Parts: sequence; C-alpha cells; structure tokens
Amino acid sequence: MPITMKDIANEAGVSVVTVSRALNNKPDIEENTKKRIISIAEKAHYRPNQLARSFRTKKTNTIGLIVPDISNPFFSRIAMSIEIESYAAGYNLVVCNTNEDQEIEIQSVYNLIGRRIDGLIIAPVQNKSQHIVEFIEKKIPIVLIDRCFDDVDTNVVISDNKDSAFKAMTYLVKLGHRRIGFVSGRKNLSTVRNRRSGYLEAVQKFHLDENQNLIAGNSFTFQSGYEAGLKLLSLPNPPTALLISGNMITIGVMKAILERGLSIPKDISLIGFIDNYCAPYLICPLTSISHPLQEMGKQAFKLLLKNIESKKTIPFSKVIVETQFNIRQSCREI
Amino acid sequence: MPITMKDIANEAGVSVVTVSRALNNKPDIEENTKKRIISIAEKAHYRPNQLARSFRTKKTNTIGLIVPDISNPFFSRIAMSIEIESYAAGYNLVVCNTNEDQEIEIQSVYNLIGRRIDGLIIAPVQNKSQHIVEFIEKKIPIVLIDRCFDDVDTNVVISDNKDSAFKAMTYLVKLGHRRIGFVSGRKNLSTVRNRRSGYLEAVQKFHLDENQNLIAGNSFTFQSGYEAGLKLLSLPNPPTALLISGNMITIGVMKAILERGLSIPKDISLIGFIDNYCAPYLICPLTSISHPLQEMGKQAFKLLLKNIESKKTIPFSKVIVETQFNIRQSCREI
DNA sequence: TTGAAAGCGCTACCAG
DNA sequence: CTGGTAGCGCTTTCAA
Repeated sequence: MPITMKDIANEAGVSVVTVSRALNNKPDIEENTKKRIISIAEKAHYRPNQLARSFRTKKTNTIGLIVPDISNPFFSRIAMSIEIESYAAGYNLVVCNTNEDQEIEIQSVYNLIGRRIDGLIIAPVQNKSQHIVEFIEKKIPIVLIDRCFDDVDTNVVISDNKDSAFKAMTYLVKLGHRRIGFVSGRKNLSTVRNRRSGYLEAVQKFHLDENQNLIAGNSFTFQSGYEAGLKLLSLPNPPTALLISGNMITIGVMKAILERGLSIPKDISLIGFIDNYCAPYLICPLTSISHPLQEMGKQAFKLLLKNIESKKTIPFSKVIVETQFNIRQSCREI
Repeated sequence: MPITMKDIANEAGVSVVTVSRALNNKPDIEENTKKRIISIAEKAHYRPNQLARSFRTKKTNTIGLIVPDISNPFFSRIAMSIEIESYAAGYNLVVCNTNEDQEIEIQSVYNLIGRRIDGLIIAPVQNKSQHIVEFIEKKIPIVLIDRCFDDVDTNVVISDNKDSAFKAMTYLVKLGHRRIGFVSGRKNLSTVRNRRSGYLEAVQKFHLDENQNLIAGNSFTFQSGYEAGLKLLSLPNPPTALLISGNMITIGVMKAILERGLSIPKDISLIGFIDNYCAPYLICPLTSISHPLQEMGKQAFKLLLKNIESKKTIPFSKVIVETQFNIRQSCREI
C-alpha cells in the first residue's frame, strides 16, 4: 500500500489537514511544522495520490491529445510541441493513437472524458463527429488540429491546404507541365479535400489535362502511396508531374518510381506535402509543402489553455497557419 | 457538472448500487432493471468517473510510457506498437516525452506514480536511476526498453548493440576500409556505450587506424550529427567510412557530407544505426542497422502485462532482440 | 434481487 | 496557526 497523508500525519504528530497545507504550500502554517512535514514526506518517498486529489478538486491538470498516427512524423512532431508547451504550463499530456480507426477514436474520447481531462486537442479520423459534439456539449475545452469538420463549429488550428496545393500546381504549370497527377490521401479528410480542390481549381484554370485516372490513392499509408504511384505510372499516357498529398505516401510513391527504373526529376517531377526532416536528403531532394508543426502545436495548446483557464465559455477561434513552399531539385522544366 | 450514478439512479428509481451493478455487468440484477438503467445511461451520455472508480478499486488500467524523444521515429514507432498492444489488452497508455532531460523524466516518473498507473515502460535518459529504483521498491511493474542500467536489476528489452556494431565494422573492413570514424550519440547511454565498444573491439582486432579524433559527437540531435560530420571531414586525414550511432544524427552527417560537396559512397562510405522508413530512399540508400521496433514494443508490453497480472512478484526478465543488417548502396570497396 | 453503510485519500470549510 | 468534519463518485460488504 502506498504511503498516504495519514501516515505522514501520524509520524509528524499532526493532523492530515496540516500535512495537506504543508505539502501544497498553503498559508496558515508554521514554518517549522511545514519543514518538518516536508522532510518526513521526502524521506518516505511520499507521492500524493493524484487520483484522490483530482477527484476531490475536479481538476486533473491533464490534457488529452488524440492523433491518428503517432508514428507519422507529422503528428509526432506536433505531439512533441504540445508536450513541451503543456509541461511548461504545468499540465500533463495523455497521448492517444487511433491508428486512423474511428471506433478507437470514439473509445478514446469517452475514456478521456471519464478521466476528466481538463481539455482535448484532436486530429479526428473523420467522418463521425457525434463524440466530438458530446465533448463540446459537455463544455470541456477542445481544439481540432489539422483536420476540421464542415458541420461542427469549434476551435480549430488548420493550414491553408487549398491555397498551397494551388500554388504548387502553378509552379508545375510554369515549368511547362500539362498532365499532372494527384496522389490523394483518404478522401473524406478535410485536408485532402482542400488539397484536391486546390488541384482541381488549377486544372480548370490552366486548362490542364483532365482525367479521373490522374487522381489515385485513398489512404495515408506508405503502401497506399506505393500502389497509387504504380497505378499512375502504368497509365497509357502517364503524368509528367505528381502532387502528393502526404508524408508517408510521398515515400511510397518514390519507391514505385525507383522500382520502375525511372528517375526524379528526369522522368517525372514531384511535389509532396511532406514535413519529414529527411525531405532534403532523399534520393532526389524533394520540392515540398511543409507545415509549421511546432507552431501548430503551440497555437493549439495556447488556444486550449485560454479556454481551460477562462471562467466563462469563450467564442470559438479559427487559427489558420501558413504552409511553406520549399523548392528543391525534384521538379524540372518540360 | 457531469452526470453521476446518483443521477441515473434517481431517474431509474433505484439505488446507486443497482446502477453500478447494471453498468459493470455484475450478477445479482434483474435483466429488465439492467436494460432500463443502461438505456437511461446511454441517453444521458453518462461517462463513469474513472478517477473515482480507480481511486476506489486501486486499479487504473493505465500504463505509462516514458520516451526521450517522441519525434524520433525510433521511439514513435515503439510507442505506436505499445499503444496497439495495450489497447488490445484493455489498457490505456499515457505517453510522456522527456526531451532527453533528466529532470523532466524524474518529474514524469513521480507524476505517473501519483496517478497510480499499473505499470511503466521507460527508455531512460540515464544517468540517474534513483527514481527508477523507487519504482521497483514500490513494487510497481516496470520494463526498461532500449536502454538499461549497469547497476539496476529489473526487466529489460534491449538489442544486441555491441554485436551489431562489430558486424558492421567487419563488413567495412572486408571492403578494405582501415580508417573508420564513429559518430557517437550521447556517451553515457548504454546503447551508445555498447556500440562504441563493438567499434573499439573491431579497431583492436583488425588493427585499424586508432585515433581519438575518429570518434565524434555526444548527442542524438540532427545538429549534433551535422557538427560531428563536419569535424570528421575536416580531419587532416579524414576517415574513408563512418559508423553512425543513431537515427537523426545519420541524417545530420549526410547534410555535412553533401555540404562539403562529397558524395556517398564515392568519397565516403556510411553505415547508420537508422530505423527510419525513408532509409532506402535517401540521397544514397543507406546500409543500416535497424531494430525490430514493433517487436520490441510488443515484447515490452507482454513482459509488463505478465508482471501486472501476476499476484506475486516474479523474477526479472532480460529480453534481447536481434537487429537487422541491411546492405544498400552507401558502402563501397576501397 | 436490492439497498444501506462504509470508506478509498484528499481538500474545503469552519470552529477553535 | 491547527484540526475536526464533510464529502467528491464509486465499489465492496453485508443485511434485508
């Protein structure tokens, strides 16, 4: 059995209340008593039962983070940033990984509500949103990060996906590309939908080759990128450039290209939505659209904290961060 | 205020005890009463207060994971694997990131003890170990992963770092290299020490060029790898090959090499302890020593669970997993 | 099959 | 400055 305040109180010959005061830096206690109690507690390796404390005070000093894939650098770097911010602010972070599984996400949300976390940052799997709505209805502070819902109004920190896809397309068009493929992540994600509409807008505006077959892929896995790559390369009239909508799938596409004995950018130009630290050191340094991941985490936490610490509910905020366009060697004139 | 069992009990016209029985699938309750209660609870979006429950039952069904750098694919992939295993076993995972900071690690450990987690998996920052010892003394199940202490006896899941470093060196020697540099991570880590001693053993055994200056670096950051790389390349008599002891530092070294206008493997051969999914797609596909990360996470969780679920304390286990040697294009004969 | 009572460890409140 | 008392929401025990 762990040591409790009662044990400390007995040893010090005082009441539990006095121990509580000593250990929590409360006023109304004599300096000597305090010191004595603290010293006893330290010697005994007393660790306050946070369960009891949080249960009593209705404050856990814990926030939750739910991400779809912690092994994806995109999310692990955001997690890192939030972790650092929350530690600095005296909050603990509970990270849950949903593996892009809607059911796991729902369970995780309920679990976190059960643990009475003070707030939640989530990159939702999407489509379902009723568990998110429950969060909002229960008035627990929440911030969506990276991905948002059309029909759920709440705090969000997202990036300008549509614009950045359009800009990337413009860049390719200026290099002379007319047949550009789009390697999509999971289609129902807000990010992917926005990137896709940036892509389509460019196709329209610049009167590019328009063909359903130029769009491939429907998941964020390495394997899915690889398969989409193979499919696009096998087209009777394959694209001369690709816009790739995600971290891992970009590498998957590269695998497909190399396997076909093609080279970048000689045979095909590439632009990836890739935030990986290794992008500049890839077989062909990749022209990429990258996110300010640290900034996103910071903003999300800041927003969450503001909501947690405010007495009354405050209006929802929408933060849009700017992506960065990094020109490297993976695109060439045609 | 969240809904409590009392609210449900009032609405159903039964006692709290009956509600508890209904919601926890306990016997001694009429089927109809049970159904009625469950339906009321669902409609009200009742979420049991886990704080109260765990506080009462002294079981949190939560395990902790402490890693030094969650943004490093090495650890994020281990985290992913543990998360999946623990979810399947009905446990929640709390991930803490220490940023390789000993103080944060100690605080995290105390925090997790305070939360009364059922067990802990930790890749310690090292050197200090008294907080780990406290864990063991309190008889809370613990498993060290990747890094272990010389002087703390407990459960560990580690890899054969010394052997794999020696094998990598043997490979380079067979290619004719005699002056091989070692890019070290933080020196006080058990992993780094073991790799280093594998390196040194090879230097001795094969009578290679022996020079303090052939060893550089003392941290796992990208920047540190970059600097160590520059230092080694600036030697009056620079090494013809490098053995690099970590994920991020390998990429850092590559940056240094490229910046100097050198090419791999023409000017210098490289072997990295790198587990990154992009290793085969780097500017020069890297010959690497990789870890079975998923397997390591799985083993660690399995071991932890065995300890948690056993009534009596069981003897400590030491699991050693085998690394894989992946031959790619980054080494050439000399 | 049901419920009343007790208590987990802690903190808030009030009385001394 | 100190301590007694009450109670957070839940489960366990025992009695009805």
